Amino acid sequence: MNTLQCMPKISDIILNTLIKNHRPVDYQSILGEIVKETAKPNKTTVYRALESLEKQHKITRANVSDSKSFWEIKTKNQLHIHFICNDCGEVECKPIDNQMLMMPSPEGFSLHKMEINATGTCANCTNSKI
Amino acid sequence: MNTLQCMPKISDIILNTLIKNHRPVDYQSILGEIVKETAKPNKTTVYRALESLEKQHKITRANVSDSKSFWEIKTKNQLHIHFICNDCGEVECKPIDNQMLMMPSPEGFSLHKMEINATGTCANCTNSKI
DNA sequence: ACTTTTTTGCAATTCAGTTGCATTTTTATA
DNA sequence: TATAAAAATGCAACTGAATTGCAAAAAAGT
Repeated sequence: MNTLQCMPKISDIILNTLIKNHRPVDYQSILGEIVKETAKPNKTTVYRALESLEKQHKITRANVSDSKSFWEIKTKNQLHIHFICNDCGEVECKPIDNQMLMMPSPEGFSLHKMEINATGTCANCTNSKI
Repeated sequence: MNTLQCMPKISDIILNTLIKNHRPVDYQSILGEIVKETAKPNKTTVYRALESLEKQHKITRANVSDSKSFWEIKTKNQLHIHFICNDCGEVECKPIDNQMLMMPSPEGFSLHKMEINATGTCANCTNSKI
């Protein structure tokens, strides 16, 4: 339409954020990244962008918390563990052998996704308690 | 106090329910079991009983759903996968090799719990779509 | 230009779960 | 067994993430 550089669409900002982080990110952090680059959108808009990206199979919701959602970039065939700190809430990922996906599913169950969540206390929080 | 048989406490009913099911159970199902055996308690009471059992390390919350909590009996050293049907919401468990727990955690991370959630479509729902 | 479609915003709503506080029940003890 | 202390329960109000309905604005199509 015009030759001016376009503002990045919020979907792009979300994708870039999740790619950069390569770990589950919560709503507030995603919003923070968007605000850095463009005008603060309504939360409905953000949630709709997340919903749309999920439907395109570009991102997934991660159930790393009881109380709120996180999203992460969908990595092809790379299974990983989420290490979630109960104290500070930080989430770290570690890739694991895809053999896990070979685990037998129940008869007739067609597997779409596997998520592994490990909870505990991270190094930082352990140290700061001493 | 008296010789009449005592009503089972709701904590006991919850525990029995979770043992019987040996899979994650949601609030409504737990409440259903309680109502079968005693007067319908206030939801606060139920949630408090769940909280208390969790603090006693007898049960755990399972993050098998985005939108609500499930609870399951805490099995000692028996790692398992939750197979969650996206269509009907049913959750089925399959035990797996505890070797998984040997996976290296990030440096300094002290592991408390590991949960594995597989989502997809169960046999029943696949068949009923045909 | 103007119609149609898509995107956005806003306010109200939903729903699971929690909190504060008053009341009842249970337990301990004098 | 009377009374005080502690624990369990109920109720209503609240919280906070996420969703919905609808109107307004922006973008795309013809």
